[in-house]
Amino acid sequence: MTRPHKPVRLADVARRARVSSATVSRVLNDPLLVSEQARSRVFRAIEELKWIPNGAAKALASARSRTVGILIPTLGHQNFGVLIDALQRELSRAHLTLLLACDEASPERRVQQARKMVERGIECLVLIGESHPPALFDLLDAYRVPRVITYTSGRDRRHPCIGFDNHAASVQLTRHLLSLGHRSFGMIAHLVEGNDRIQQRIAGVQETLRKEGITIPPAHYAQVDSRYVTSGRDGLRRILAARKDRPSALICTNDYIATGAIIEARHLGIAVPQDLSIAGFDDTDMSAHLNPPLTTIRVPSREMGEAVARYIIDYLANGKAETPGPMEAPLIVRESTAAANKTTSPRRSRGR
Amino acid sequence: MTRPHKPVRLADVARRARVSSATVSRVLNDPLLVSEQARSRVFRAIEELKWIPNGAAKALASARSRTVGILIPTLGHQNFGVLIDALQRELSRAHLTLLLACDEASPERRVQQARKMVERGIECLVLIGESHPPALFDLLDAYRVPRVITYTSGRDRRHPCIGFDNHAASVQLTRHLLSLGHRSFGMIAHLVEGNDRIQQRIAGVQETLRKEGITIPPAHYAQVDSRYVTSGRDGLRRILAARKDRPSALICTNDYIATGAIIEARHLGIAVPQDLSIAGFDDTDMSAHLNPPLTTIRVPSREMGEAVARYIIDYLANGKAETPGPMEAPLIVRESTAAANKTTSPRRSRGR
DNA sequence: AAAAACGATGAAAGCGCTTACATCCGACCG
DNA sequence: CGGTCGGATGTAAGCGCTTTCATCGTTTTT
Repeated sequence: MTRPHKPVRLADVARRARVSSATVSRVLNDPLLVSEQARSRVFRAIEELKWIPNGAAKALASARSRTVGILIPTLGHQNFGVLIDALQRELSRAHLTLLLACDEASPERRVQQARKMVERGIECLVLIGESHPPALFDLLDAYRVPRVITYTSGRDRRHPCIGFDNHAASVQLTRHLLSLGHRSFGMIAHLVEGNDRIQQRIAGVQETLRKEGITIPPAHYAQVDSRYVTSGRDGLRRILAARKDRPSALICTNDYIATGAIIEARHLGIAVPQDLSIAGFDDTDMSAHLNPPLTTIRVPSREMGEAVARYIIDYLANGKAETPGPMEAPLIVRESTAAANKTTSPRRSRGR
Repeated sequence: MTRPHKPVRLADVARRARVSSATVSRVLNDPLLVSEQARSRVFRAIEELKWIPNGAAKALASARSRTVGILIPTLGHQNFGVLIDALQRELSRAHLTLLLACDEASPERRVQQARKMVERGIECLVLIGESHPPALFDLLDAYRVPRVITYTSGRDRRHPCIGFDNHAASVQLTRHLLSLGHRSFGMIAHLVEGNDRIQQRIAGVQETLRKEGITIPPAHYAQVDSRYVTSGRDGLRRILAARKDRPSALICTNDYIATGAIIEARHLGIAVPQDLSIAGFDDTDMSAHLNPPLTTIRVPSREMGEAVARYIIDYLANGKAETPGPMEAPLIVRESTAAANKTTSPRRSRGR
């Protein structure tokens, strides 16, 4: 394992191939400029010397880092994992590498991490959702860093967005429940601070209900940490403890929560969906296998990751690109939702 | 929005602060070398000019990229997500950024991605498991890139490993089942090609059983894709279809699979754990909430991520570092495993 | 056959930092 | 007081590439 301490440089390759360093560079960046002969000599030299170009030098000289950054709240949510997985795979086909940072939803950290990325010369920054500190966008503007926002189809049209309409999906889900005859709703939701996607989901539910003259009573609305199944269980327990009556339908802002709610309901002897319809949002791998299988919205994580990658590649190549339209986030009706049970309707309470 | 096209450079800061560029550089890299006065003038100038240093130039001049790479099979597994989340958070505290690549378990892609990372000048590469193509390690050797392997405590001692002993954990799990009186075992396992961690888990089971004179009949051994709950369901169905008799205990190589097995068992009217004990490996968030709650091994993903980060930071600072010993991966006994049921035991039924 | 155009190549000037090395100045010593 | 030391700073030479521009031999055009 004793190898040359000095790494091989482009100049070494040039010497070996009996060409100038300019030619070697051309072979790499625009091979057709170089004659067949010279090219193959260069390739051979690279091969023999096992040369790996120095990315920093490359980036400095060309002012292109071939690096893309992504800033996500956490990698704990499987959906983000799937999105990033797809994103990275596609980007790597275009020789772009991915710089990753998690910001635990703290605005300061987010700006700070973004600054680090700008320092690394990212050519584009991927952001989850469109609600970010102004300082973040100022930074990107000042350094002319293109950005793309995902996981939402975008309310204000200030940034390119590639995602689905959280609000519309939520409306659809709510209508489904309304059409089943539900009039009394409960909700277990994320903490929403700085989370525009969840705010939209919640707004979608509330606005749709309001049109029918329905509001969710505060006691039937629980805010929880969204990361754990436990949160859903706690949420349901709190809702049930708060009032004598019980909603006939429960909407959860993601599937972890909904899963917890289903599990807790079973635990408490509440029949789902007969006594309580439960709906989620995400369609995790687990959701179809719950008992009963969960009615939910399918979030197209992989598709978003791939579309974002395509957009970036296109943008970097042409200086502009079109975002695809909003993506589908279809309602998946399974067995956790059913027609409202007249006998459990609001007013009269029964033992639990 | 209209900002200077030319980005600010260090020289601009120097001019503004009325010092040489060397001094500005010192302020950033070793502030104590610079007088109080000059230092504060420089800081002010940076502030006013909103200068962000150029990472490529920095890397080129200093031969330090302050970048760490990680190569993982997929981000679809939540455990990897948690590990990376923790790793990135810790690294960022030491001003190290994370380059991420997924290799979909393909050896060629893995080497290719690693080469890309070497090109970017990573100062350390994090790898999952110790079984990788020799070309990968050759590359790292040739370019003197330190590496750290995680998710295993390491069989051969050729590389620094930070993780837990998959084999030992597996042995412990198997002993638990043996101590409950089980003599007839089934297994639903990952496809193992190139996956040393899973190979060790499987070996741990088989060796422990062999000592008791037990082998798992081929018909009671199912290989499945490890990513989906569905895989576990399919696996169990295959095992049940294969022979007249049925194992009394079923070991799954991860919790997704085990979850599927539990769900399928319930579906088929097989009582868990009375008729069939089921055990998993990972302890996902869901596992404790299954019906029945899953007996499993708790994999310390977050701890591994943090420990890896600490090791790297230490190593880069001092040119050497000690790996912590193997980490705990405790057996979590829940209700999916219980004493073997005499009446369902294979050959003949007898008292214990 | 001369002019123009072209394709292939090399020379060399950066890209924006870091870091010897040199310099300067005041403090401290005998 | 001259000499020495050490802290603070500046000068300038790179780091390993890309890219402009110039050059040169060859082909095409008129």
